[in-house]
Amino acid sequence: MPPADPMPSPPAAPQPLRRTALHEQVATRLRDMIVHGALRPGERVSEATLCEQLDISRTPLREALKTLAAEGLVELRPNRGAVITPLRQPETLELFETIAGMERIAAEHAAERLSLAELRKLEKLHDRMEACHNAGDLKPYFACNQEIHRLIVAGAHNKVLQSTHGFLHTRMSRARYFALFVPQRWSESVAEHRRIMDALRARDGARAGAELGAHVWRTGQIIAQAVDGLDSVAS
Amino acid sequence: MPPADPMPSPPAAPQPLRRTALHEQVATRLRDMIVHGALRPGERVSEATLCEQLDISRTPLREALKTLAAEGLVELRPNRGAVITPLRQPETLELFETIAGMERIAAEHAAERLSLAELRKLEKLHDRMEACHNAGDLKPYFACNQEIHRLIVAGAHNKVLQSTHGFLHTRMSRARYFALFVPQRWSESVAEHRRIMDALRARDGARAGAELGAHVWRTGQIIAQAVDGLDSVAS
DNA sequence: CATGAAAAAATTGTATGCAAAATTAAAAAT
DNA sequence: ATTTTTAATTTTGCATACAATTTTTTCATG
Repeated sequence: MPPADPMPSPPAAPQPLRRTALHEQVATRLRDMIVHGALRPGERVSEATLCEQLDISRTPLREALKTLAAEGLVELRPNRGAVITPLRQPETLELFETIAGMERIAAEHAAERLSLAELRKLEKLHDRMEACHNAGDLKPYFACNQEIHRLIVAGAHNKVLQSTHGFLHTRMSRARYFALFVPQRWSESVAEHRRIMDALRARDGARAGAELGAHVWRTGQIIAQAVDGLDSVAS
Repeated sequence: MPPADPMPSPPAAPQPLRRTALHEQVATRLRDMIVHGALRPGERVSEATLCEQLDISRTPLREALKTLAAEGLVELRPNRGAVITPLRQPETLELFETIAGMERIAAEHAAERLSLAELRKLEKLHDRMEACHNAGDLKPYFACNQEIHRLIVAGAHNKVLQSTHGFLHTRMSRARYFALFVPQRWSESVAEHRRIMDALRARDGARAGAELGAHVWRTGQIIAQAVDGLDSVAS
């Protein structure tokens, strides 16, 4: 029995009294470490080191790694240990292209399916995002931006699409984390978001989809460019 | 050390001398059992029983279950054992809607990116598929049909899209396995495939995408209907 | 000094053990 | 007869052990 949980306690679950399995907590922790660079692209995963850091036995760690491998965050190599998935430009482009496609589909559906409450929430977030842009507050801007994307995908009211998007989103977050912030893209992005909101407001699915897809794809191209040649562990 | 591998030997890997980890073999085996109904929707996964059947220890089985859970084929319930993901109509609809969207995106890209060799291969497969339909040979018809879908997705030349599609495809295959074959849908389907091929031949991405997406969505609606009320283990 | 072979050390994959949690069965209370 | 409580059994999650594989280090040779 391991000592007190070395990881942040999970929030109270909607299903009361169900504690989160350790292997899931480990997976969550590792996801964060991968996205935010504590585990670098291409880095060899040392079970022994990680177990020591996290004060757990190898079993939940190994199980967590299987989960993360299925999500594409880790690459398993039989008998040679796992590595953190390298950040490769071609794959980053493909990732953003795929996500752009999915967000486009989501936006098309969302335009028809968003409830009034959801649409109002989006409007509020969008206004807040514009305010952050005007005030030059990047961090809250980015948080609003991400939340808008998430709400649009959720607005499609398709859980399979949402969860599939969620997997890819983790990988996208990592790429964004490693890419440099590009200031000129900021104003473009805000303008594009305006057009997306216009289309959603008008319940114009085709336009919403096209605008959102293009927006994500443009962002992706810039991120992929920034990722190219980044310092990652040789793979 | 377990005795001789109770599962079919994996094909020689493109990377020579790398043997497939047991947990991956187990995952492959379980996937097949889930898709083809040996493990039924909603069924409780008994580690002890499966380990006995497969003649393995619990560790690789547990690791394989994590992989399959990430793929949506199994639902983990802490301390209460895993269950095979139930086959629910709403979720089946969402699944097909998502796949339709992804195949639409793929077809749009494929229309532009398919090499001549790939297009020729598709034409051949399509001709063979029509022949099977005319001869009333369902099984080879279906094999051609699936291969055409796979090739179109591959023709987008985007590996992230392809592998994401692959995950969902497993779940779709399961739903199809459980659904009844619907004869009137057969001729419709062939006609739709003709239109898809026309669009691809014309390098018309928008049309190819629309036709393929609509085709998958129509199929999905019928499958979801068939899945409704199916005999699955109470969840 | 470079290369190859052998030995030692480290790591990985899987099997097994054990305590905790859940489920089932039996006994007691109503 | 039904419900509740208690006891027994089974299952699960995780820790640990062990053999196989890989990597690193050491030694021998040209």
